[in-house]
Amino acid sequence: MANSLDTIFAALADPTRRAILSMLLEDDMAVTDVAEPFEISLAAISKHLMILTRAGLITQEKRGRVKWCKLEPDAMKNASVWMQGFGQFEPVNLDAFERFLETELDSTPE
Amino acid sequence: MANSLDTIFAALADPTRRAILSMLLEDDMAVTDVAEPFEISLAAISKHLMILTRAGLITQEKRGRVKWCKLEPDAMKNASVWMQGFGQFEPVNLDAFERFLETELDSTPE
DNA sequence: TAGACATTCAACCATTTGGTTGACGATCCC
DNA sequence: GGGATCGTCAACCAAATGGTTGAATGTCTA
Repeated sequence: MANSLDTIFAALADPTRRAILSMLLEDDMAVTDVAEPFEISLAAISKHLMILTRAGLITQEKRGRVKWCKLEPDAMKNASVWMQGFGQFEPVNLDAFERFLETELDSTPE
Repeated sequence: MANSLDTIFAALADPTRRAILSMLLEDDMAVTDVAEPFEISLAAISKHLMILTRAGLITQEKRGRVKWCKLEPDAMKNASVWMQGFGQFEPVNLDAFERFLETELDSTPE
């Protein structure tokens, strides 16, 4: 099953894959462009993208010789809801929301 | 680093460990009692508990010969907040965010 | 004090993971 | 057509993961 918590959480456990998701937050990207900022091989990136695809976190569409990667944030919903079941996270937490703001500013530059 | 997204998400990627967390949602438990519903060895459960502990998702306190496991749901906060950065999907935290803004404007630390 | 109980340690094993390299099938464009 | 570009495949490798068993450590209790 594509959206199982197993595959979602496993996909999110790798920092390279999380970085890829953050990049895709800005815009759809070709595989080569996704790979550009990383120091690992294109084949390794291709594998990461396959894992993200199997988890449902992205979709890939081939147009010509270029394969475009598109974020599918709804795939995180199940995992997010599962986690919500544990908190009751203290209603106001400065640390958490500061980090929230940081990542927001990181991922949406003007 | 205890509360890194790496260790949190990796810990959550295993169904046995997620089941353990759900059990601890009800009450603190001894290691033996945690292991009871599973078919794997006690040593395997002990390893899972160590992984959950290193991720900060539980704490363990030894009283006599019994080691009690306690859920620490706040450890999921970082991960939850990170995921919130991708959606739009949970209205819950938006409310919390608004409350956060209110209290922050009220008390203006620094 | 002896035994039972609670838990971890240590060694081991099979499988998965994240990476590499080189070859390959498409596709674009001159 | 032919060369450059895009991306995956296949084979391989080292390290991590999730499990096992048996011995060891600590603690309670009869």
